[in-house]
Amino acid sequence: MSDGPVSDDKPPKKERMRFVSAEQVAQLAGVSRSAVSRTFTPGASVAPATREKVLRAAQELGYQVNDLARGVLANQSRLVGIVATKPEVGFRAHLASALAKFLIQRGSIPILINTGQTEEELLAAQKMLIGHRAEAIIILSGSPPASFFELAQRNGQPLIVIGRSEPDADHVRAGNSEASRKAATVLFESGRRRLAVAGSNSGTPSIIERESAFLTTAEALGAEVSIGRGADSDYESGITAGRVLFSKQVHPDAVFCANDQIAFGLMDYVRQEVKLRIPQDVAIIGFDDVPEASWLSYQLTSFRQDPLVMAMRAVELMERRLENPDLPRAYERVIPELVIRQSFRP
Amino acid sequence: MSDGPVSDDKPPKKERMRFVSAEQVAQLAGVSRSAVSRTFTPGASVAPATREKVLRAAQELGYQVNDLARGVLANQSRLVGIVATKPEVGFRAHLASALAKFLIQRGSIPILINTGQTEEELLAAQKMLIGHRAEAIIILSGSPPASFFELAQRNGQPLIVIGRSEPDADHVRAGNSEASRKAATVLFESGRRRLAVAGSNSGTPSIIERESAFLTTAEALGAEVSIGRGADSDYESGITAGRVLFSKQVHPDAVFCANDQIAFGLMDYVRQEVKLRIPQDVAIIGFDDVPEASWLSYQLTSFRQDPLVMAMRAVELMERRLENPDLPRAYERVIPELVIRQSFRP
DNA sequence: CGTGATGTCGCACAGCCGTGCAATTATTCG
DNA sequence: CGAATAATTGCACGGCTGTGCGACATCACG
Repeated sequence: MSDGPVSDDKPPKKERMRFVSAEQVAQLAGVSRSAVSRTFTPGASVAPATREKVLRAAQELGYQVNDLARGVLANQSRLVGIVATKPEVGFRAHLASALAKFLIQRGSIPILINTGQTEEELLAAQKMLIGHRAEAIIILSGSPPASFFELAQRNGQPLIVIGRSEPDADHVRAGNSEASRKAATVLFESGRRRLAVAGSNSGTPSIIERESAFLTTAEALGAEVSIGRGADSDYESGITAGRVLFSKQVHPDAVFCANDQIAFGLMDYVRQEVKLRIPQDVAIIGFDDVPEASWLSYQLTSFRQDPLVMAMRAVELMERRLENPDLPRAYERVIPELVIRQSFRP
Repeated sequence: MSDGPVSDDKPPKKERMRFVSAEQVAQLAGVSRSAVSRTFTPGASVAPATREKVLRAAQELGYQVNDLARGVLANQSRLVGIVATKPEVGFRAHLASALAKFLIQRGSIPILINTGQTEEELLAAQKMLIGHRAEAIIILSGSPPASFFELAQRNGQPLIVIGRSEPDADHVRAGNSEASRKAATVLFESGRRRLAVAGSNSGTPSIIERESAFLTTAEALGAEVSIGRGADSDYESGITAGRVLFSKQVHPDAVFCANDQIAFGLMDYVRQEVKLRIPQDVAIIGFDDVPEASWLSYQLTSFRQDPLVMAMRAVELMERRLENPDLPRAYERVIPELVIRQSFRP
């Protein structure tokens, strides 16, 4: 076992292709590295001539300041994590996109962590983000355990939660209860008495809030209420809910869907399988008002949540927290507005 | 800690909340910083007892290795840029999500750059990514100028383009021409003679390819072909295309849509405004096969592009290029498969 | 021409980390 | 028990950058 070429095996040193460094620019420009650094630091003192030489050399070489090293020094990475499950679907997709846009606008770098909902995955994502010294984490979904908040706290990493009330972190969310109460009220006032809500078993906090606020309000008004749930708050879930709600002899005459995706599934099921007309036989109200809600096939009356507004608020909360980490917890609540379309008119 | 001078005038230093550093862990564990470093470096030589002490201290403080600094040292940031316009919409959303997932799986950090299509915005995005020493850039949309490729090249930053044939970069794309030819052929063979294609003026390369391949094939077969275009390859665009195509006395009896979003708009317009039946009066074929294509309202026959497959191929190309930067340009072509649903059956 | 007052520049250090190297232990073995 | 071997550890350096500080050049002005 003690043999083999004693000659050095150093070639596999895996010498990564190097980026252009400030040193190289300095050399080409015939100045010190400090001059290069100062040229790219606003407010630093550099002679115009030197500055010119440096810029020319930088242009020549395609130099760009190494923000990583700059970050190590200044202790700020400009990275911000966006944590979401299924960031390609529905409202979350719009939210994630808007967040990315705003973060870029303010000079931050959005990292998209596409993760599952399990605690282990969330914790792994957090480790990654702490490892890369992300300045803040914005969470769109999933229910982090207590250790998550503790670790973020200890590393001075602001945590912003969107769409869920979270006592241990700044959060921005929609007025789910208000909207759901309003949904029950307007449906009741329009004369419907056999109300229903279509939700899911996914355990998403906002979905749960909407379900329960609608249920209690409808019952308080004296309406009959039934509930249908699918597995995952998506289109399929809407179909499943429809199957549950419309399997009995007596059909609901109005369904409040916990989000638009569910509403689309339910509408399709109701029209195509149960052969009912919307809104004559069944009125439908959705939640989120994603662009698809205005498609001709759906014309869905829905509570508008503006992803731009929510993303903006989240970024504001983040900036506030970065500015002063010791402020008390804050949260923003955005009240959804009911957008009236064909699927239900009060 | 014993601090004598209470008269410190250092407050305005804007002292960022610090992450836990290896030094602190070393101090708490009563070892040198090297020991901490070695504990977190696989294969390094550390005594089990020391290792234990370090791990305990790290746990206690919530320490996580600073990947930024590690990256500065090793010259690899693990960051990968995903550049896309409107990453919340349609196929691109699925692609971006799948990319993020695969990149995370291989230990990379996906940065989502949500940018416009203008050259300036693209170049700004590239500067950001070079500044942060991203290891690679994956481009989902937009048409970068030549300087873009040159700069990436000079900084040794692999560039992967998805959805467009790009001679200056590795790319993965769908077999747009093959699929579009097949669309024309199957429609013709089913007896339709008044063919049409719904596209857009957005200038997206894949859309253009699909339009033109369909046009030439249909003409070659001896069919009548008309073309309708909207502004932006989205749902609205489909409605606009429908208005154009169905404004004359003689209607097309089959429409090939350059993507599913356009198809949805066109189908809605055709059914609700022109009062035609699909597929009896008009057959429709889409492209992408996004989940909405299987919704009951649409049942759209479409060419399936699997975002998981395309994302996987892109990541493979990236890895290949990182492994060996000097390889010749490579590209992957994924041939879309026609998924038959109600909107057209051969 | 002398002299402050500027304005620039380079040096050296700080801020993280991994790692080669030599010094210090611990362990083995005759 | 002593020597030889192995394992571990700390030091110092390297890889990037920003910046305080002293050294130098420039300049206005008396």
